[in-house]
Amino acid sequence: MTGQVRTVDGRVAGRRGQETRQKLLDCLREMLSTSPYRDVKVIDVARMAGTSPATFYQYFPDVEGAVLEIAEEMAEDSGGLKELVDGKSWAGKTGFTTSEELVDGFLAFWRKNDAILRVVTLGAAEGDKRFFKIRMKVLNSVAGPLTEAVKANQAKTDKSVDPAAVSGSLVSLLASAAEHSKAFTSWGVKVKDLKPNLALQVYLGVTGKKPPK
Amino acid sequence: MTGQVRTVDGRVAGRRGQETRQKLLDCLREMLSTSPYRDVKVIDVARMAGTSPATFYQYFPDVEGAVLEIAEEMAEDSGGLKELVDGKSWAGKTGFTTSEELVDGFLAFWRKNDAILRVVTLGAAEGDKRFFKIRMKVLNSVAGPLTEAVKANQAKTDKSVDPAAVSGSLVSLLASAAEHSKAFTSWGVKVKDLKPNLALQVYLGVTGKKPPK
DNA sequence: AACTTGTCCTGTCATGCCGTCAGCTTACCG
DNA sequence: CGGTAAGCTGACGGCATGACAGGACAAGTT
Repeated sequence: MTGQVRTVDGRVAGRRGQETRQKLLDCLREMLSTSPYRDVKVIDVARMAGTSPATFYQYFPDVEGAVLEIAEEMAEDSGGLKELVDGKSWAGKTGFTTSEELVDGFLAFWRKNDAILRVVTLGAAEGDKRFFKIRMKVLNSVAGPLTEAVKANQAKTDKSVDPAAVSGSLVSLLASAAEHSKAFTSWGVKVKDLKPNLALQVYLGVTGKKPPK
Repeated sequence: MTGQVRTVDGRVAGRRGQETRQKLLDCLREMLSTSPYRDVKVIDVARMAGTSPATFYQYFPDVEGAVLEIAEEMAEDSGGLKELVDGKSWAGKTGFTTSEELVDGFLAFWRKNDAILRVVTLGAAEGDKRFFKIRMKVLNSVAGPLTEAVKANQAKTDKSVDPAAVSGSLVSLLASAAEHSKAFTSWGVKVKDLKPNLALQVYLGVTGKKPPK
């Protein structure tokens, strides 16, 4: 699917080359999760990978370019989030379990890709189309199926609210909560209580009803 | 209230000095809204302010330090958001108007401080306590009074949900929507429709009821 | 084993930003 | 008018960036 891996100057990378390239990406990932984005320097990444800055520039145009690479990889990975909603039931107690599992899975994914998602979020907010697209791909893997679920459950009641808006709000909320869970802690909401609360919101949003006890 | 403005090396700044300082801050603000945060350089800010880099370092330890200054100024300003909730009624049609005005005011504030809030959000997500504190101050100016509102309106019905969690979720949602309104557009939610939808969510969250038509 | 070929890495260099300092200019005051 | 403190900048060592050419290396060929 992806074409051959190429260096900046157009050569095709061989086995050894791909290894160093990957090592650089791994080190950059590590770097991103330990230093502020603004302070991540090419020379540090190169040093950590046991190579020279020049090598880095052979494979990536700059730090941002390499970050995009990592982000795209992660976006591919986010496809798995679809299964948290697709074909799930929203009726009664089962429905609330669906909601709980969705919240759980989403938060886990975000936590796992914490550092890179921070940068993607920043880039998207700054208006960079490439980062925006990647962010949408991640969010859509949940928002897409979720919109369908809202539509299906809403037909029975009223049509006053836009399913896309509801689903979008819920996903935004989840993303925000994942990125800033500390904020909730400072509001006196314990990490333990955060998940049930979010699950409740999601259930309410999708079904329009209060959950069964 | 704030002590005398001082230079990095401890001198007190006079009238002229404060002017340059302010000009530097203004230029930095401008810079932040036109360039990616990662690419904002001291030398560019200085050039734009018609001064030299050395002058910048006389008043701020580094770019981050100056950004914090701007952010704190904005946080002070956010106190006005309290009035969007404090002493407002949540009953009936008036309640929905309250909700609409809150959404409107919050989005306006965020849009106005767009660029600086992006950086604050990033800093908070990266675990920087100074940025986190500032972000909480802004969010709390709404979340605080809102929690009270939720408490007051919930006493009449059930106590199953934590008011702080509800209010926190709503504020998080608003912040997320403000920062990434483009995402909603790409979900097919027009900017015009976004506000009413958010207002609906807020009203629902606070009162637990559907709004009167 | 010597040779060939194409991939891979790095030494080096020019450029530009960072952050600091000494020292010059300006403003204020007695 | 001289003293004092504020205000600004030129200049400098240090480091990151980004480009290039040439050497190291692996793998196959003779």
